[in-house]
Amino acid sequence: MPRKLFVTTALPYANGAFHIGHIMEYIQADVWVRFQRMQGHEVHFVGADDAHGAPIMLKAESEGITPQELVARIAADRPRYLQGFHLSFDHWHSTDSPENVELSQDIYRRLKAAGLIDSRPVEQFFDPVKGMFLADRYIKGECPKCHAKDQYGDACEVCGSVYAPTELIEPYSALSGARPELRTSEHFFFRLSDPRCVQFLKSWIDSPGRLQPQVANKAREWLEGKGDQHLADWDISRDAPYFGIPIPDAPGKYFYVWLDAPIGYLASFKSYCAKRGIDFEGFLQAPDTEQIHFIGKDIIYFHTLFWPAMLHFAGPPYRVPDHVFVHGFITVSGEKMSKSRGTGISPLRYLELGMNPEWLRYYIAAKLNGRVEDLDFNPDDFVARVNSDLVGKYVNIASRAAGFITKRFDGKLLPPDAGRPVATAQWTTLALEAEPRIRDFYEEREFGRAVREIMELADRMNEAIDREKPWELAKDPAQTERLHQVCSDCIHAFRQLTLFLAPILPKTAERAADMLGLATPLRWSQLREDPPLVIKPYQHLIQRVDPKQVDALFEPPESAAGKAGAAKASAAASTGQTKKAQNAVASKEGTVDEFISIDDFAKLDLRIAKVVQAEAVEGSDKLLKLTLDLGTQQRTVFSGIRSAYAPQDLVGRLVLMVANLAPRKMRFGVSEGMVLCASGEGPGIYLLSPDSGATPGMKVT
RNA sequence: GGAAAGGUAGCUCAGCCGGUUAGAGCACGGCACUCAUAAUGCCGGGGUCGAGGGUUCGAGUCCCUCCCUUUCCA
Repeated sequence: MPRKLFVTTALPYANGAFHIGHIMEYIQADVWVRFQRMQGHEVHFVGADDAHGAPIMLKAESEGITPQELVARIAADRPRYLQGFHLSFDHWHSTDSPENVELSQDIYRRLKAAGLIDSRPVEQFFDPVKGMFLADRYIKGECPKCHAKDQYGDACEVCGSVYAPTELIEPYSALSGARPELRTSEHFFFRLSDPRCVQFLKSWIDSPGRLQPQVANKAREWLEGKGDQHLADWDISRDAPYFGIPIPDAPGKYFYVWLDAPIGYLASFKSYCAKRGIDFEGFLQAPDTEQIHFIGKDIIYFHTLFWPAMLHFAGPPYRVPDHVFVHGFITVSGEKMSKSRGTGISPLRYLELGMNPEWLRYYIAAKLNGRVEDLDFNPDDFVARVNSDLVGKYVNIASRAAGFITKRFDGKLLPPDAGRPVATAQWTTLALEAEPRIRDFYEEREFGRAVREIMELADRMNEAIDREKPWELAKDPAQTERLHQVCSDCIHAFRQLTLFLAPILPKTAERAADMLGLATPLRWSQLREDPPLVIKPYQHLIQRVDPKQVDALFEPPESAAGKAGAAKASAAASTGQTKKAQNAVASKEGTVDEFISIDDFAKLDLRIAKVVQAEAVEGSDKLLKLTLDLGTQQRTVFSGIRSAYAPQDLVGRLVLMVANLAPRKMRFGVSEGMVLCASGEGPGIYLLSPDSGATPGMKVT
């Protein structure tokens, strides 16, 4: 029975180009989709740009263009990447589209009819010059804790404090510079906390096989969150001016971008259905349809709570997601990708350098699994892996035999025969025995395991070729038949390896299919069919990676034309290793801790503090919540000293604290510092105190 | 602090429900071979499986404690 699959990838925000993280996700989804198509299943694979929201509106404004123009510009750039990396989306759309307006408003109306939409007034900062409400990130001011200037409305980048924008000292609008004023406005909420939602989500999340176990655990944790962690209603409205979709019957109100973004999956699919004559509603409602979303671990929250709840309570034809497949992040040389620091790999640059997209597809596939794990792009590993596996092992099998077949046997093959008395004949058995495993690995998105299994087969074949020594058989006219058998086996092996790898290497597989006379599009069932017995002369299929190209990939863009470019690039490429080497040296010789400078010490703001209040923290067996008097102010600090001190014994005593430690949000509240204690090998924790005479607020130097 | 994922050879990673001397690929050393883009094959060196306890006839694998890395606590 062919499956009916509707597959999406997360919608990229349309304020910038794709980065390597997007491409990784698309490669993962594309490999899976291509595999499903090879199985003969009906697959509809769509994506779209996430076009709405304040950032795009403001970016467009700063460039003096309309949001639509900005989004169109970004959209125009997408095909280069999508085609460049052989990503086989059936359709690419936008959330700024008639379909999305229609669907978003329809879903909203249905939720409202179901009694799941509330409205209530919300007080927020308003920019009187721009005439708009400001999100936290658009409000700046002085940090109420450390008094650093020009900090954002949600958190201080200097001291790490977390606060509400209303706590900022001298707040101003990052947009106009004006002093924002508090204004009240009516907001709409999706009642996620409604018992119906909670009950539905519980069963949705717990449905076996729907989510990866880690994802289900996370979602359940949010859903069942205790105390102030409980599931809150979701604010889905924004006031004009806002680049988004108008809320029906609510002049001046727009949907928050995160509401209409996932609906964009459906908008894209609907637009595609119209183009292809597919019955949109019928397809979604068919009981055997599977709706599948590939996403990154950063947006689990939206896709396992809001999204299924919205769809469920909107009712048919909408269907809840059958699977949400979550992947981790991609790091580069062990470092987190960062757009601002310019690390990471630019996918566009990769293509511009003429690097083969299938190298990256293969490398990423070889390191992907079905779990939510991060994946590291390691330049040296990349070169070694691609060259060794693809050129040295896979393609080499064809390359070793094709010459003989063409020159000695006029391009004709003997049919595969596992009973032949040559070492290479074992192949047929091996491959068909491995086939179900490889198929399952692909299905479960365990691409790394699939690749390992496939390369294991290639290894076996290369060994067998060495045992048969076709180059010696070729010298002995009496062995012509045997030579023909061995070389035919090689080509058969190559054909099956090609089919196994086709989801990952679509273009190479196509070219190989041409040489082998295989019908395209390739099908998985061709693994067990009688193959064509004539091949075309072999032409090399995959180039090796030149390490210089990889170096160039890491070259900072601004120095690309510069003379020092090459040196810089290689330095950048090896940063990770240098760091590791230094650490290794340090730890080997580091019987004594490394010295710090006086400047390092001066960074510490150590103070005398008086405990004015101490209480045990409910839900923790280690923590005490302390309120500390620093002379001029009071701080709340969580300290793991419950095993050694009773709260009532602490009140009134003086302690030492690190006053400028970045505040840390904990499960039980924000900890605004750290109390100093001594501890040794054994149990026991000992608070430090000053000699008598010291008073709260004194600096320790 | 809580939670999650991880810590296995120089690098990237396998090791399922505990079971022989802990594996693969790459890298490295030696040998063989020359059909193939210096590819391939054979042999080899290399690991106190993060640390310490415990359960067990037996622990990389199970339990406890601790250390380190990454992430989440919206």
